[in-house]
Amino acid sequence: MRIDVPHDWPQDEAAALRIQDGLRGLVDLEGPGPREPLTVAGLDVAYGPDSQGGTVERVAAAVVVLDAKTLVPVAMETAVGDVSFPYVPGLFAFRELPTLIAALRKLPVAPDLLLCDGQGLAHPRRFGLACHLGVLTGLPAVGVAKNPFIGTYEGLGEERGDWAPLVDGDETVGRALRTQKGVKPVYVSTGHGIDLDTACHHVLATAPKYRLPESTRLADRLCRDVLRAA
DNA sequence: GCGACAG
DNA sequence: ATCTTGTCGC
Repeated sequence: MRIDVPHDWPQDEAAALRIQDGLRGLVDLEGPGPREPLTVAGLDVAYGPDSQGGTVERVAAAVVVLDAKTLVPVAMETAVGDVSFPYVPGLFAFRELPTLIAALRKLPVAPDLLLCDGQGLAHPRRFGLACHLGVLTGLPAVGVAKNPFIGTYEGLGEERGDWAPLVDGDETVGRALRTQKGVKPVYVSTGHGIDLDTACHHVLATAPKYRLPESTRLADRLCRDVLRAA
């Protein structure tokens, strides 16, 4: 698929904040997004030991595309690179996006939906990784985080499918969604071009057996393997 | 001011 | 994220 990494990639926090400021208005919150996507892609990144005096980290990204109906892999690509941007809560995307996009652009066909490893709107400035990737690719994107970042919730049931709104101030920024009975929930938030209901529907559909979507699990294994071989 | 803080 | 063995449970 055709997509490029902006060549004005920030090198410091101030620049990164300006980028988020300029891009956050481009997020499509309308949706409803794809009701019956043909394909769903999972994206993840793995980090290796530092190099060059601890200034640069080795990183491998993977994207795994599944047939949305059968959850069978139909395509997958990887990319390796170096990360120089430091880990700063809220600016997380600036570390992973370049390599993730490098892997994504190798796909012959664009997926119908992107399931990202991280937050979407559940972000202090409402522009987490999933929003950022969605805006840059123009594809529907959902944030599926393993841990909450901002927002609180209460009264979450123990059954698969139970959920509770993630609230920050007076806004609902996402949902804590239980994908498996008695297992810690995942935190779902809209990334781009899809609404929360539809997003949670697809997350649940892609996670029939484990806590995380099958696409994410496969991407996780793949990028780790690639990093080891790199 | 202090602590918390996606991956 | 990553550093890391065994171990309890289905």
